[in-house]
Amino acid sequence: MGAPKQKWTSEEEAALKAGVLKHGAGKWRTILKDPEFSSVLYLRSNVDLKDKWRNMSVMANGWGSREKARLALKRVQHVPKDDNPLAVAIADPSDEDSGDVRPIQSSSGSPQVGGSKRSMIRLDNLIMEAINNLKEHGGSNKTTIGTYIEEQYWAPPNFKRLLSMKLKFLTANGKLVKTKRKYRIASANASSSDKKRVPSMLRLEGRQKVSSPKVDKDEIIVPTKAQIDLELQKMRSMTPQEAAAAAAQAVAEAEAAIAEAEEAAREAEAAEADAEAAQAFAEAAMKTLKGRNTQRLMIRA
DNA sequence: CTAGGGGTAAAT
DNA sequence: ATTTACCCCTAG
Repeated sequence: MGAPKQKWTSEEEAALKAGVLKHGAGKWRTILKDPEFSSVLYLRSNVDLKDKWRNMSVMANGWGSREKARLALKRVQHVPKDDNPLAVAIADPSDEDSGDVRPIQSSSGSPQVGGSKRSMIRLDNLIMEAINNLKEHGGSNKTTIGTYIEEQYWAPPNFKRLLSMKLKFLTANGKLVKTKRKYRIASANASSSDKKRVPSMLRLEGRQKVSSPKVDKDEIIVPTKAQIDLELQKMRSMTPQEAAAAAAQAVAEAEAAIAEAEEAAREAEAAEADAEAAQAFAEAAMKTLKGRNTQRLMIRA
């Protein structure tokens, strides 16, 4: 990608996004003075925030404000060998979730600025696991897969939509094969179009579609409902106001990331980046909250 | 102070 | 050649 001089860290980006969510775009000074973010953004000026937001908007949104000619003069050099009906419905104000708490799960291990990485939930993995464990002949349909995942894990409110999107995506990519409304895991090959890096859905090295399906979720880092509840209780034991603020931030950020992910359904990579930013922010928020308290809402023993 | 329009240097 | 952090300037 680009080229950093002094690249913005994910924490900073996350803080900026959160700040915009909280105070609105354009209240750079306000965001900067907010103790919530000043700890992260103290190096940046209000103009930096504005410029960064401008640059970020260029990426996320096609037409932020500054690249009128940028993409306009750019030719859409696309080579669709396969016409995939991957139309993304953006103008879709239908679904709206009601306020429900959705904490972000964080990674464990090294929670420190600049280094926090990886270990997000991979819906892909869950789908694969569901299909594997369901062991239905001819594959499983969307509802079954969805139910399986919902029962086994904690699913967000808009999970259905995400699942549909993901199934479509995986099918288009050849990772799944769809026959008669049923999905099964593609035998071997995968990638179709341009550069494709193999997604690591192989934590369980040995068996993948083999038939040794015990519910062995050793490495998978998905929180169960019980664990989520536990975390929520932890938060409640904090100062109510602080906890509320933290939760609000985390939720807002997570929802923003998910919304962006939906918009950019075809670019899973971009979506991942945003999700990562959200995660990074969640950590940062918690840290800022209690200067010292190494509070972690992480799962995993 | 903010929104923008410009522009530069640097990294990919 | 493009991206991007950062800078400068001007009009509100």
